[in-house]
Amino acid sequence: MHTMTVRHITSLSQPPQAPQATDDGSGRTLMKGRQTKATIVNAALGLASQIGLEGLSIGALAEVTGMSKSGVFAHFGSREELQISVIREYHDQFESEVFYPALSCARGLPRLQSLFDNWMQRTTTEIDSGCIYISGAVEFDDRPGSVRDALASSVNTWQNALQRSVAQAQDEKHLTSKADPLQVAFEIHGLILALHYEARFLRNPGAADRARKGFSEIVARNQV
Amino acid sequence: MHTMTVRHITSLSQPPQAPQATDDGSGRTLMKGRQTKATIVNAALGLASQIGLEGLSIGALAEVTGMSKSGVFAHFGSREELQISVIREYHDQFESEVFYPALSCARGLPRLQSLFDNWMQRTTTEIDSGCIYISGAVEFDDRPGSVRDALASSVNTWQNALQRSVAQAQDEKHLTSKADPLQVAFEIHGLILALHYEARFLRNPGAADRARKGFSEIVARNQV
DNA sequence: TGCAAAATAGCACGGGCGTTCTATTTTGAA
DNA sequence: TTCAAAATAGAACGCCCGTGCTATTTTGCA
Repeated sequence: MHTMTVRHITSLSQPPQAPQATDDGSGRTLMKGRQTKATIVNAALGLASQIGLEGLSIGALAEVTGMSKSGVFAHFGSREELQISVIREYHDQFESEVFYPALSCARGLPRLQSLFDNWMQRTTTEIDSGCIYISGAVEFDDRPGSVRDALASSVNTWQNALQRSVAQAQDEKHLTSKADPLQVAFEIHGLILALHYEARFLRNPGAADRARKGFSEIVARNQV
Repeated sequence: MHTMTVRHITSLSQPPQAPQATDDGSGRTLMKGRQTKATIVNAALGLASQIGLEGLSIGALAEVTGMSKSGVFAHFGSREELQISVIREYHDQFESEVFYPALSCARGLPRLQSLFDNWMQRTTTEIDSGCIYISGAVEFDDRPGSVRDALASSVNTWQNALQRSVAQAQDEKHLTSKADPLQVAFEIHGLILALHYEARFLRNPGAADRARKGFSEIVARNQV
């Protein structure tokens, strides 16, 4: 049996159950296990991006990192916890690549445009590497549990941020107050999903341009 | 080793390697194996819709159909061939539920609207059951082979039909000739994907309405 | 009704999986 | 330098998988 501590994924979550260790930077007193775990999680993220969270296997991960199966396993205690760690890592990367950089743009349309641009940039990369927010949704849409919860929580955080940005664009009178932030965010999400589907699976050229065009149409339609 | 006959999936493909048997309807001379195979494929489609083509296992399928593993296996010769049979079955169902009924509507916008409505209808159902065009794309986007080929071929057939319908709406002067059928089809596809994602995975209410709203916006924007 | 052929079952194989248990090695404060 | 604690390795487990082999049953024309 597993007593599981639910941990929410947000930008405000603090560093977790540190076993008395400190100093993440360059100083000493950094338990070796922590950096090994980070190495494993990074490798796992790369693997999961390509073959999915469900395809992730501890054996393959051990081979990639040059460790033993049990050595890898000990850092997580279960496959589920490994998957959740991967989701957390992806969440952090997504945040620092897509969300935070956009904060330097002015509230309203400029920031919304920046959010979309950064998202496009990331998705374009993921045409080669894969995206666990997309593959994970398909793998866990019918499978309740802590992995699904972590994934959904992470995606929701991002969706809320996007919707907030649309609402701010309305406050700044960049977009009409008639617009529904949920509707706008939904349509933008669709463009990203179609880009991923048509570029990564069907290998259709020109999908990125169509996604960008779609975004500018959405903006144009909702402008004051 | 496997010598594999590539079979394309289109609406014009004729009934395949019938081993001298005839008469599909009510008459005799219908090899029993054929109907058993159909039963298995239907069960497999149900299973694959929920847990994915990759999650499909011969053991589980045997249990569901009350047969032995080898009994099931013998009908296909390999797991890949089973998956391809499932894709073929899904293709046929999709065609007869979404594509053919729309042909009774007038060329141009009415037919395009009908295609979308039927697609929405089916996707709404699939919020509960799952869609292998979507889950399959994620499972096989990085895995070359005959399953991927069958899936992509089937999806492409549908996408072409959709694009053709947009072009016809232009011919009929229902949509502006400035519009790009690829762009319109891309955006519609995005709406369906977002619906599936947000309704099935995130369980957000109101996604269907947003998809419909998005479609009418697309039409409005591209009207003469 | 007989009888080859088709359909199905039973069984075993090798392999990968997550996980557990028990050594062994490595770490790092005292 | 010592030595408990942390990190890692090694081997074994039970499980399910796809597949191949050989019976056995069922089918359906002659």
